[in-house]
Amino acid sequence: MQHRITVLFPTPLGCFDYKADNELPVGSFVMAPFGRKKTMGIVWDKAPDMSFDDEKVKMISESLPIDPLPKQTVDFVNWVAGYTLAPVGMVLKMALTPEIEKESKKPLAFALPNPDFKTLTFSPEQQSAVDEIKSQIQDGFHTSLLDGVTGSGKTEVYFEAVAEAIRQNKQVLVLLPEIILTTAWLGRFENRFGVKPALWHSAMTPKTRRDTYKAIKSGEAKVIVGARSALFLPFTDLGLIIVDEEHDASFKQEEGVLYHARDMGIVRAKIAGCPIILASATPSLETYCNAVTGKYHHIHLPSRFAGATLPDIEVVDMRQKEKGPVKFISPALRKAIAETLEKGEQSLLFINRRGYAPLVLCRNCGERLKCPYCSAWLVEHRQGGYAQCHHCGYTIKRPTHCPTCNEENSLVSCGPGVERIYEEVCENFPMARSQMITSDTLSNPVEFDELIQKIHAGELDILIGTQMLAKGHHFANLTLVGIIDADMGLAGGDLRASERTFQLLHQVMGRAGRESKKGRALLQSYVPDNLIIKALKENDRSAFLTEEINARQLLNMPPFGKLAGVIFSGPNEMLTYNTAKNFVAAAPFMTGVEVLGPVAAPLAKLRGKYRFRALIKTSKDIKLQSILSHWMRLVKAPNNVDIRLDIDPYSFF
DNA sequence: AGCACGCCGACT
DNA sequence: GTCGGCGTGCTC
Repeated sequence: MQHRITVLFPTPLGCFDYKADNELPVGSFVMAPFGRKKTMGIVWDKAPDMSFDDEKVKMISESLPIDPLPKQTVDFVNWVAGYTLAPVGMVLKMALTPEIEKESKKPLAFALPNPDFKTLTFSPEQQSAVDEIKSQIQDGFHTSLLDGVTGSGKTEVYFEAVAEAIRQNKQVLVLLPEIILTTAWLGRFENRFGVKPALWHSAMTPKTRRDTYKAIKSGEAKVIVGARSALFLPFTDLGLIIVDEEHDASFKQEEGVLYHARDMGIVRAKIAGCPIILASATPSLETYCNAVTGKYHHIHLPSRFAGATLPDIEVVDMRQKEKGPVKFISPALRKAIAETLEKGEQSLLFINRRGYAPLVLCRNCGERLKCPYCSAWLVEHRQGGYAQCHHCGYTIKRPTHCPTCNEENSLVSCGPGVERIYEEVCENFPMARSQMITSDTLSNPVEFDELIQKIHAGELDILIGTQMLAKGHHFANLTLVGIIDADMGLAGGDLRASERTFQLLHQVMGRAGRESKKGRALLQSYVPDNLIIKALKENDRSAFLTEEINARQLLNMPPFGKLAGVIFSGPNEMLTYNTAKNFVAAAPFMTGVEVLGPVAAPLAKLRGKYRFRALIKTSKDIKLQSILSHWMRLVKAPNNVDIRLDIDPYSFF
């Protein structure tokens, strides 16, 4: 007896029907003739299309001897596709791993973490958070915000929830921003549980990837720590999800399927019927609102671990200019660095900009070095002797003559980058041991770990770095943090600019002062009266959050309304713009639906493609996805114009 | 998304 | 004369 089955391939094409000798359960791995090739696909839970000519329905080639995808994974893939409006097959692709059919000769073994390997001692505040978290593990699905400042022992507190889940023989998923997935975090895990957890990230070897995937599907791997993509792994018995640094923007995938790992994590927990803990010192506005309204449990961890205090924060008003050549380090910061050096302690200067200068212009003709493929300036990298577009990677040798007017030595570097700050530090403190820390100088994790060890060992005095050092690292002897340009992130002015700036700078300043040593932080700003700068200075998170919530509420912006971005891109500017205009013209007239745009995107040209944006804003009760998918069907785009939907956008470039 | 077919330009 | 550019069309 022949059966009709529906198969989904990891392509953007939807389901295809096949015939099979046996009934195959949903989630089964099969090989089937697809086009001119045999392709691996998954039996999907969609009714066969009976209108499709039975003659044309082919027989599957074989059923693969692989454990099927768990039902929960299938449900999750369907849900994410429906929410993000991405093709189901593309979401399925994220839940698979290449070469799954291959067998490893000697598969990796995954040791069981021991929940009682080491008992940690907690302060009374921490203990009550631990008790609260542990009691909730029993309660099935719900979301908690574990809210505590840097150094309050958040990680150790949520480890107790992890231990509890392990005792119940359940699987645990810990999501971390890619950058925190370091030996430091893993060391803390091993210290608590005696073994390393299973890891999932982009830099794994194919064999490790395959073995880990299988161990998760078989249930052998109990604790999986990974970046956002780990969310789509085929857990069989998920008992807990942790999202650490839940506010971190890197949880939003900005390529391919556009999803937010924190939000989808909540859905994954709901499907598993298990709790999820969001941890942060600077919760996102969405999470904070949900905690305040009682939708989430709100667990506070008030004080810093072992009685350490927050740094003293000073704002340096940069509007008062110094005489002489341009300097980016103010006298006040220079003095603070000198004092820190004298005490034999370490300083960190933070500037969130790679390279030497963000802009190179010609003094003679006024032209600037720009990218031929993007509407962006080339960033000067003096160390490497090149200028580069940070959007597409286009690189040229740093010219000695102006490429436009051919004048010699007329090019001047404008604005600071990390290299330029490093140069200034070396000029001012030639005897200090200074080191620059950016992704351009440190490519591999081993080098990075070595550097971290050097800092711990006290072999460096002044660190000049980008985001790399902002997160996840604590140095006992680092007592001064200098923010070179506190206003930088505010410039974009998009929906989340102030939120991001607050979170990032708060986190960076948290690097100063640990345990017994009091820290200092200096914020250099041209807008010292700005609300965010003030809130940072006063360490008043709630002032900032309240203001931001009011602003969002007034404009009906998330989380008070829904938002979706529509990005049109193509090589032909006029055609792309017209497509965008036609799309917006076809907008449904409905109360509660507002369409903004189209306008040229802030990055109007990227990799040779012109870009336009529209924004759809609806009230909370409206089904944004169903409106958008109907709308998309009304508009036929020329095939050289790409239309992308971004539900809950985080970036607006 | 892949992959193949197909029709025009510049190379051994 | 061929290699190869990417436009177009198809996958149960």
